[in-house]
Amino acid sequence: MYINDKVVEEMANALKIASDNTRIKILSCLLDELDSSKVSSDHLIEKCVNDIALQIGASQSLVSHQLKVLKDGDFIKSRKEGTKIYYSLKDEHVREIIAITYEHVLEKFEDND
Amino acid sequence: MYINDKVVEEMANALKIASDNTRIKILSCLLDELDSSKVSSDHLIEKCVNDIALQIGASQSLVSHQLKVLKDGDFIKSRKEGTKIYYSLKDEHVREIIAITYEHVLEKFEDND
DNA sequence: TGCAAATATGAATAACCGTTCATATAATAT
DNA sequence: ATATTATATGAACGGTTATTCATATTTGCA
Repeated sequence: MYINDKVVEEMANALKIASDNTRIKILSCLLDELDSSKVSSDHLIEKCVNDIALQIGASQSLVSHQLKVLKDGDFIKSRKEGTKIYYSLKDEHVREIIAITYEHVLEKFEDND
Repeated sequence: MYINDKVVEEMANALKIASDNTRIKILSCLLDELDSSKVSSDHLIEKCVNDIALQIGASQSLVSHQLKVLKDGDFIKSRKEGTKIYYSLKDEHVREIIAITYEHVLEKFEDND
């Protein structure tokens, strides 16, 4: 797989966005259906900022900051409804990256215990 | 997908390891067969430190430092042969993470141009 | 128009990390 | 033993970034 410098840089940026505790919690929380969750027209789970903050146990400000990072990195998208803004995963890649990383970590635990 | 704090932390660590220009170059270079490459018993491409450094255009010291990070994170493994040490990818997860991230970046480019 | 709810933003700090340089270790060959 | 090749290591510097706190913006409603 030949990859030029610009693409390597973009790949590093994308992975950097995914490599943070708070952001991983946000992403995996957007995979979990909850009482207050909506389901968008393309069958994705949607949650507003405050619900996410409550669910992962982080402040509103922190969640808002990190949602911006995730959105700029094309990991999530948003939809406005009144005063609320609903966020959901952008595409299947995000789901796959989370899933594979999860498997990787589990196997690492198995090997070392 | 319910994920506890310890697992989230390990996932973040794993992705952090993958989210660096030099380390991505090393990983993708271990996917590319080259004249000087060996192929291990389990059909993985093996390269020694100097070959990697030459191929990605980085210093020996930097490559050695980052190989250690990748090995500690279970992304690669090593095998000694004389004075040389051959490195190769640890498992399929690594290949998948690189591939999916690559696709993600390509789609992002398509959407924005 | 004023209030409340929901979200975004900016500055500031503290911790982390990639890279370089110099040097150390280890194995081999002459 | 000494030189050479291959790799590892440690310290140090510069830049980046996650989090907090305070405040701003936007929308809906009385």
